[in-house]
Amino acid sequence: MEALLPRQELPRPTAGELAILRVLWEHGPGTVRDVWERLKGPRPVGYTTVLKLLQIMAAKGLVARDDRRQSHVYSAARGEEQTQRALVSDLLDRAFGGSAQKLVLRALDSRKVSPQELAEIRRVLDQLEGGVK
Amino acid sequence: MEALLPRQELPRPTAGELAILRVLWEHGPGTVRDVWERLKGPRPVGYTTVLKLLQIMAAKGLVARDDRRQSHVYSAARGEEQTQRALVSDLLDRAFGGSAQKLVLRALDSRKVSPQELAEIRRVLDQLEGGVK
DNA sequence: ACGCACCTACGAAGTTCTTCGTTGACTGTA
DNA sequence: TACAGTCAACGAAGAACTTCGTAGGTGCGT
Repeated sequence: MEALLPRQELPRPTAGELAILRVLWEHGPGTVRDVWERLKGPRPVGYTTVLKLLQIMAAKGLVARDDRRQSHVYSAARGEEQTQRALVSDLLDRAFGGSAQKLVLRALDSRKVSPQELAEIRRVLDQLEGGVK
Repeated sequence: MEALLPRQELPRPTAGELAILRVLWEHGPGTVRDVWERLKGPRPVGYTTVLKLLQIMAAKGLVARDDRRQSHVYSAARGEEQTQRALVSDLLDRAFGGSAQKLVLRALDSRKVSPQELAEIRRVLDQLEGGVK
């Protein structure tokens, strides 16, 4: 008996790791302190908590570490886009039977989307239909 | 009087729970054995694993249980649509900064979407723009 | 040299998730 | 009644995740 869950080849970030990645994507590489200070959200978190997470993420390959200085500098190993695609793909398989259409429909009626954003989505649809032929 | 407190949202299903919910959504209510046999396909899992998961899900309120017979019958407490919306909403907050547009774009370029599906998405866009007006 | 501030490393506690073995109760049949 | 099959309940192991305390190192100002 193996598993109920599909096994992933590449590690996917957990919720906590994702929070850190978002900081790195938005502000670029930084030290533990940089990340920690920007993580001050609704729930404050300990400095060593962030440090530990970054160490784990480095071990997993989610972030790269430059330790030439005493204060190590961390940077996201994969871009925001690539990670988001992996997460969407994961959710597609787990909850939508692989149907991107269903997921899009759920996304569109689960949040308000501005007319500008709708127009942007239309442009993408046009590209897909036109370009792929 | 705690009755006036806002009702707590049902917990989001985990990956394993989701696999079971998908069976219940697709085939309707069933016993542990029913679910277990339908999960056997890709990756075999122990009978008591499914039982335990269903017991946990019943405790969480994710499924309802009819125990009038010896073989209890389980059914999904929330519909597929509602659950999918909650999951999409969760992913939106965790990885997309709440931007449904970004998520849609990632979904569209992470999977192949047929022209028929694209057309369906267009229809939804039309409805949204018309309704919001 | 001393002390302070800051840094990493280590480990451990607590929680959740996944998995399954074992046990005892119930059911139908010979 | 005895037996074989089926079932729910329970506990527990192990993995993964989250959190943080403590220890020890490094560098700077006095």
